[in-house]
Order: sequence, then C-alpha cells, then structure tokens
Amino acid sequence: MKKTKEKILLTAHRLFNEQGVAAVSIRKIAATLEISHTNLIYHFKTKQELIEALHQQILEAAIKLNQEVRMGPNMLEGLWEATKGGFRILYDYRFFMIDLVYIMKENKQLHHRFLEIEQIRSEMYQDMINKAIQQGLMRDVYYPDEYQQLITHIRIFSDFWISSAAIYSSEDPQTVIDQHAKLLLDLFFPYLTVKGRKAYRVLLEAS
Amino acid sequence: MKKTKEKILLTAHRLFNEQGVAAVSIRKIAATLEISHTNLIYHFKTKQELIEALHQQILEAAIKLNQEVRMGPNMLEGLWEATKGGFRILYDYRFFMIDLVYIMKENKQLHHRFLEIEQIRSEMYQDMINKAIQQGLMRDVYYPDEYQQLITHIRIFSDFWISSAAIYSSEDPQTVIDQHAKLLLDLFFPYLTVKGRKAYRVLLEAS
DNA sequence: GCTATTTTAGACCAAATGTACTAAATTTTT
DNA sequence: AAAAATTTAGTACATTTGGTCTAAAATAGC
Repeated sequence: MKKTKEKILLTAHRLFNEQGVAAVSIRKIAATLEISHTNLIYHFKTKQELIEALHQQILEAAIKLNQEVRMGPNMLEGLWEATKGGFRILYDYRFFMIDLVYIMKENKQLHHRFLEIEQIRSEMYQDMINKAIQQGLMRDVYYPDEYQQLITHIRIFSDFWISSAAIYSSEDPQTVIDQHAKLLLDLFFPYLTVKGRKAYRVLLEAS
Repeated sequence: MKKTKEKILLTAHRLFNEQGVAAVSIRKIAATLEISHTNLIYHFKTKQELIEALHQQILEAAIKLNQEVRMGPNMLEGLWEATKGGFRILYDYRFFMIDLVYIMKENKQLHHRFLEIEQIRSEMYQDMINKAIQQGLMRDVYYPDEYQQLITHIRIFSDFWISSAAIYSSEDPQTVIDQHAKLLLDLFFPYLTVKGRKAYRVLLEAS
C-alpha cells in the first residue's frame, strides 16, 4: 500500500536530478505525478523529508556495495572496484552531490550524519594506505600528515567531481563515471612504489 | 552618479555571500538598501545581470593579481603567492564558487567565458610545470598525460575547495584560505625532485 | 456489512517573486 | 530658467509556494 510513497520518491529523485533541488517544489512533484500536493504532503511533510529519505537510499546502496566489494589481497583492484561502484551510486543521486552545500546548510541533522560518514571513510582510506605500505605497494611518507592530506584531496574530489563534470563534461554518464574513477586512482599513483606501479599498470590493462 | 549602482553591487555581493544566490531576490537586495525594487531593476534588469557584473569584478581582481605576482625564477614561490592571492579573491566572491553549477546552468554566456578562462589557466599550469621540469624541480612523467591529470585535479580542487570548506571547515576565513592554498601546493609535492622538495621546505619555513 | 483508519482531493490563505505600467523627482543639458 | 534625460517610487497583477482546514474516497479490521 506504499505504492504512492515509492512513486513519490522515484519522481522526486528524477526531478531533483533533472532540475536541482531548489527548482523542484512539493507542488511540482505532485503535479508531475498527477496527485494533489496535499496528498504528497501527507506522505512527506517537507522537501527536507524527501531529501532525507533519498539520502537513506544512498546509504543503503553504499552499504550494499561495501558488502559486495570484498577488499581482496590486491589493494589497488579493490580500490578500483569500490570507486567505480561508489561513483556510480553518487551519479545516480547526483542532485545530492550538486546541491551538497545547500542541503547541508538547510539540514543540520543530515550535515552531522554526513560528517560522521566522512570520518569513517577517512579511516578506511587510512587503513588501506597503511596496508599498502606494509605490502610494499606505496612508499613511506616524506613528511608527517602527507597521507592525511592525500585523504583530504580524495574527499574533496569524491564530493565534487560530479559538480565539476556538470560544468566541464559533455560525455555520456558511463564515460564520465569511468573517467573520474580513474582520476581518483591517479591521485594514488605518485605515491606508489615500483611494485605498486606495476600492479597499477596490470590493473588498467585488465579494465 | 553611479553611487546607487555601486551600492547595489556591494549589497548584492554581501547578501549572495551570506545567503547564497538562490535565496536572495531582487526585492530583498532592494529592501536591504532601502530603495524601491523598481529602482534596482532600473540598474540591473535581472539577477543574472548582477551576477555578470560581479563576475566581471572577479576577473578584474584576477588580472590585477596576475600583474602583481611576477613569476620569478623560483617557480614554487610564485605558485605559492599566486595561489594564496587567487584563493583570497575566490573567497571574497565565495557565492560564485558555491553556486557555480547553478550559475553556469542558468547563464550559458557566463559558462562559455568560464570555460575559456579555465583553458587559459590550464595552459599556464602546463607551462609552469614544463619549466619546473627543465629546472630540475619536478620529475619527468611516468606515463603520458600524467601532468594533464594533475592539472585536472588542480582545477577541480580550485573550483570546489570553498564548497568543501563550507561543509567541513569552521575556522576563520584566513586560516581556511591558507590551509587550502597549502593543500593545493601539496598536490605538486609528490612530483618534486629532491631539489624541488628542498625548495618546497625552504618555502614553507619562510611563510 | 459496518466501523475505524488511512489515503486522497479541494478550497482557501498569506507571503514572496518577477514583471509591467505610470508618474514623480532629480539631474543634466542647452 | 526651460527642456530633456535620468533616476526613483508607487501600484497593481499573475504566479508560485508552503501551509491549514475540511471532507470525500478507499482500504483494512472486525
């Protein structure tokens, strides 16, 4: 019996992606669905609630991806798969990334959750890098915090490559996703050892 | 006699920075200035015209900076000064960067100009890197396009560090600007030669 | 079948926004 | 000083939006 609720989320999701969060009103979503706006309000009191529900979908997709992509012995391969999958999810919900600042500004609760998740992601990268160093794939730091800064760059790139692509890229979605997943991997390249670079080349030839 | 026009730009600039472009209407700017909204419209027909005028200010500030910061023999030092100055300008007009995707979407002409300017910036970085390689400050590429990708990362970071800071940073403006200017420089670090890294350390100790 | 609950629609309101039109006030030009 | 231009304000209108209230329709539970 929640067919309506699901349809609302689908339509909101689509319109947000097409027109941006700010340009889509409750009434517009309702009109697109050909239901009354009061009906929509019955299910979601505000646009914020819609965004929160869609954010929940993003999290669930991310958790599902995390379970699928088992980080195997080859760190770079796992990173590559996880990045491609993660970037695909972000692209599917691109309105969220493009309006990220706006959404975080409007919704303190979501903002807080987002910061927590980023913290976890950061620690994950930290672990991954430490393992890669142990395995001789990445070099040691030249100065303290060097990898902490790399992780910051990873975060900013991950958060905003979609916004950048909205301005600079005209290719089809899959190409854009692959290009930027590759670009993220390139951030790691200069830190790789000879052994690491070899693994990197093997990986690229395989895909 | 263009006092009004200037006051309008100042107030629009301030309100855009404080509340974001979407949340500031012609009428709100007029109300803040305590002039009639029709008077404001007389000077600027639409919000787009206001944004274009402010963008022109950004360009003029950037040109002025370019003339001041002479790229001396020390490539890293020039880069550091230019980055700090440029990032300060971007921060002064942070509404433009935070609403970048929105603005580019709404104004095809501005979008086109923006792409042209980015092209010039890209070539500037390319020249700078080539010189740094000749001077033995940066290493040769390990694979083709390696530095082209670095420049892409520089572009994305430059475009969106302010958006990132709006979400993650709570420090005062000057600290945020310096931190991110430093982060941009860090993108170069792993490509530096031993000689380049030495120059980099000298530079950081000086500032 | 009847009742209670959930879902849906319609009417209405107040605020904000862009826009157009008119006219007054001010400044500039002659 | 008079005429022409510019700048400024006031009014009014249509649209959009979020929001409330009421009631009808559909569904579920008994």
